[in-house]
Amino acid sequence: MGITDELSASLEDYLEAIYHIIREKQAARVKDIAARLHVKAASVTGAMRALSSKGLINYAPFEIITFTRDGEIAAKDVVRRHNALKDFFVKVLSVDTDVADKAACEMEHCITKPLLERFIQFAEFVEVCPRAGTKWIRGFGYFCDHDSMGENCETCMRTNLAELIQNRKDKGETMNEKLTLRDIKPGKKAKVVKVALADTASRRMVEMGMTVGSVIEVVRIAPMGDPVDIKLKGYHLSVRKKEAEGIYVEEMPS
Amino acid sequence: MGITDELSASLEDYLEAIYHIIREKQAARVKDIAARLHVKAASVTGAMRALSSKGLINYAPFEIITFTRDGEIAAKDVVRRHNALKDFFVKVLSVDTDVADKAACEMEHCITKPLLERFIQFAEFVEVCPRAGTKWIRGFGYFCDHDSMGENCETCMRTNLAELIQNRKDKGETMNEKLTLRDIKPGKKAKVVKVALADTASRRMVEMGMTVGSVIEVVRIAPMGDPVDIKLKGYHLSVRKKEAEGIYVEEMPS
DNA sequence: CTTGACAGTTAGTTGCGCCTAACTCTTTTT
DNA sequence: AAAAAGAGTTAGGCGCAACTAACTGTCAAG
Repeated sequence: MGITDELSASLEDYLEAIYHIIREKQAARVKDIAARLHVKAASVTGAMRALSSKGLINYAPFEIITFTRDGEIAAKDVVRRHNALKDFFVKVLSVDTDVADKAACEMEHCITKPLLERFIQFAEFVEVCPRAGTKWIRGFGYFCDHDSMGENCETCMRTNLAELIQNRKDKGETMNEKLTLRDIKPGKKAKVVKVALADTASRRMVEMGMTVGSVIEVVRIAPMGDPVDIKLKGYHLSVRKKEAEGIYVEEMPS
Repeated sequence: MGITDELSASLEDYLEAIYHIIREKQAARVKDIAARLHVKAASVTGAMRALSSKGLINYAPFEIITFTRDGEIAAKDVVRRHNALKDFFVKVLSVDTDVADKAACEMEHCITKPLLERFIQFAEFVEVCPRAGTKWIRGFGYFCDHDSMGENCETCMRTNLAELIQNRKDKGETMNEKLTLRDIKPGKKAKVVKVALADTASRRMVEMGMTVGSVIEVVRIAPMGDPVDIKLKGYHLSVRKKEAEGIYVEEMPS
């Protein structure tokens, strides 16, 4: 047994529940854990045996439940994930606290370490960057609700974004079926609708003339789908499969 | 059977796999599905029976697999979730395409509808808001990596953020154990470290004098932990449990 | 000190989603 | 047209995580 032996989502939930119960009351009792997780006591006993056999809690039948050193570390890690996600949802996405909490509860189990760090960093960045900050986030509120505007960005929002918001609503339904460059068969033409690529790749594409609205023709797709050969404004280009998946298009009659 | 009968994560994966295979080849075959999901053929047969009995695919032993109307709708919904998350990770969080794709694969199953919409809206907002946009996101890249800077925010970042970044690193380890106002026992004092609340609630708190660095004393906690009575700069305040959980503090000697 | 009342445990069941092994159906090769 | 190859199925098993039902431990009141 290494550092932490890959816990199941369920066992993580137990760990988290125990952590909070110990914070609030003195000791963790089976009954409380069962109540918190909406589970029957018998299920808790089973979980306790599992956690105990992994060396995360001190447990013997009818006795009190405490963390081992490893267990406390594991529990804190789960709680950290939970809080980081919740904070992100509340502060950046302006979601209601309760909704954020429930969502974090579900998502804390399936987020990878690198991505979690990104979420945390992004929340901090928004807080700290002079170009973003609270007022900017308030602009996002307006973008979503059309009625919770603060002092500053207001006029900009009203004039510049109103039509974009309308636009977005109009094609709301059409967006369900998104085609990417990967879905286009050789010989067919397509118009670029949106480019969803990371910054560097995105810039490269723009330099090659791959802008929204431009028309491209798929020439050939290599055996494994990688790369895709296309023609764009008269030039031949090779696009990686990875990148082709981030280029949303709209099929055109050839 | 209503509109969609609550699919398991596993069945959603099968639906998604079938969708992509049908896009790429003409027909979906058990072998291809098995290969794509890293699963044995026997497992696929089982899943096909389940999907068929839910009325999502047309399936009979040894015959070809196609979507029913309902099935195609359900599959497109899963794909939409996947792509929305992936786009968000790539465009907003500047994560590598492959990492984003894998993460989306896991998270697509446990995200709620309202939150998903927020993710989509936020990505669009960043794209569309004049104060955010690509250059700003590039600033986030710098915040994370310290070396992928574009033209514009550069000087600001270097001068204003350098120390903040350093600061963040310094206390990186301490942040593991985050205390919130909820963890403070009556009679104890605490210093506010961070306020993670939605915009409106956050403003209200600031108006009451709850700023980072201010010292508060917990007077009483009501039976169910709600509300928490505190003393702040001489005034008495009642704080909701929900809000108390978003106020990060650091315990102080009383 | 005995007796409830309640907390906690054990035993056995269920459903899900995967597996292996062995069988059957389909397609291709000779 | 028969045999070999390969695709797909069935049967049976396993681990997980929940459940019910029935049993056992603990503790406080009479």
